[in-house]
Amino acid sequence: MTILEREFYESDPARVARALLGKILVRTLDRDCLSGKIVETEAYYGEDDPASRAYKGKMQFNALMYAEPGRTFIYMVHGNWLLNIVAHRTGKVGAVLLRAVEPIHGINVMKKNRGLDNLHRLTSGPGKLTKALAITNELNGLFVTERTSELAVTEGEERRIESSSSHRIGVRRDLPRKLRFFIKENKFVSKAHKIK
DNA sequence: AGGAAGATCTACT
DNA sequence: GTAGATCTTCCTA
Repeated sequence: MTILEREFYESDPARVARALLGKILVRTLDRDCLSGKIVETEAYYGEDDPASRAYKGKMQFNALMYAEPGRTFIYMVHGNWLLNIVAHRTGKVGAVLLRAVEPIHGINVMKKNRGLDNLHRLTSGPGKLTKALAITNELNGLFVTERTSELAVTEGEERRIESSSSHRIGVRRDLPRKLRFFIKENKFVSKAHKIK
């Protein structure tokens, strides 16, 4: 499958977030290959975005948001690793949070990683998918644009994706723009119906 | 040292 | 479906 190149991520975060829907996240382990279709994302910006980790300017812990597009940016929230992909135009700041995927390959391994049998709850949340795909901060900063990478994103099957948007989930202060994107009617989108 | 943070699970009404 | 406990890191005092 065709891998997404760096140019794909060298764009406005909201655009990248929308474009990532339907693409395939591929996690390569020693023995197994796990993959899932991206069904839910959120865009984050820099110092203009009160919900962004870069809101208060560049620091060590958020430096990757300023780095090359196409790298991972992984951090922990409430005991969960969250996976972002750096995305912005040159000179800007931003990243896209991967909030949910639909399992494709390696479902049994994911179930084992999660200690859970329920398919629909396996990867339907930002912390759930990282656990299912064995993603931790060990992968922080790596390029998902490299073919040999332990984590990569490739083209999906579908040409047209029926998408919808909402405000971001769980943020204290959101922007007026709707920056959460998800595939319509998809069963693996994280449960958060009550978002305006 | 203390608390907030882009969440999740469990145990109920 | 919702409330409450709990998860771990890193910033701020």
